[in-house]
Amino acid sequence: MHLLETIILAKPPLSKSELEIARVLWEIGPATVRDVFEHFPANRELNFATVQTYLRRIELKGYASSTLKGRVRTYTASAKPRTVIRDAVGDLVDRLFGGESLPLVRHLIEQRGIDEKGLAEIRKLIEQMEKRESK
Amino acid sequence: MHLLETIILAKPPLSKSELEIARVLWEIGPATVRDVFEHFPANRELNFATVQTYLRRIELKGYASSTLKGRVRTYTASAKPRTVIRDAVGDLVDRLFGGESLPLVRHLIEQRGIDEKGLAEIRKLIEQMEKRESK
DNA sequence: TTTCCATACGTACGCACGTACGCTTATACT
DNA sequence: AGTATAAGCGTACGTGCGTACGTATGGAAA
Repeated sequence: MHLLETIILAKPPLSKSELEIARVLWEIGPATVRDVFEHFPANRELNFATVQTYLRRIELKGYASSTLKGRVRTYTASAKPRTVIRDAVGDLVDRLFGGESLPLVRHLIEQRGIDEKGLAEIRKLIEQMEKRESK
Repeated sequence: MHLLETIILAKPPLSKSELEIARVLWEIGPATVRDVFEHFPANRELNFATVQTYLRRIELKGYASSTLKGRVRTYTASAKPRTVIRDAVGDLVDRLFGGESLPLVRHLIEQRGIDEKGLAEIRKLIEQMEKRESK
């Protein structure tokens, strides 16, 4: 019972824009449309109704639930970020790197500015992983 | 003269499927439709004509050029992988991690299996970067 | 030279996506 | 109580995407 789950319950993937919205929803917890709308990066401006539509679709796709209290609908994420992120990143890795994640890590470290603190953190992470792996 | 370049010459981004095809094109160099078609991951099967369409669109968008020799058209990538990858990854990082690449690196290392050799390579990379940064 | 095969090229088609309007209605103010 | 404001909900609409078919035709085989 797992293949079946995959077949029957597979949620359609979130689109790029829906991912943006989902991210906000994870960050600020259960939230109304307005909450999400306001917690949105100022540069990327969207119409209120558009945000509303995205949230509706996110729920339709099974990644959130909502309740109407009086006049206001509140959305709660029902899928864990980890899972959604795994899928989205997995897709990218598959298409762009043939499924290998190492090249992506390499790209990120080399091409995108990661500051000293970041580098240190990654180094520590690596050490931990190496310890665990050789156990 | 740079903003203007961006405005006038900005290529429309490649779609996910087009990225897959572009990747093959980079890997095997100038190639005919059939070449690309055959160098395609066996699991992911596509119709020959579909690959053909993608290549046409990739060229239309400005990421490749082609020449017809006799009966056969040969495509050559005209955009560097680094650039295209930067854009695609950048988009994902923006939408899913608010522009921070560190969380993505963290995710990759923790959640996706990277073998010992990979870890070692990353560690070395980090050391290099740290040396360079503190120079 | 006729025939066959593969390829190019135009075209198609449904669905998802990005984005938003407009109408209706419940709450909040006056 | 009446009116304004804000939210929900249905609906819309152009564009791109994923996928492929069909037809014409050039080159290879017979």
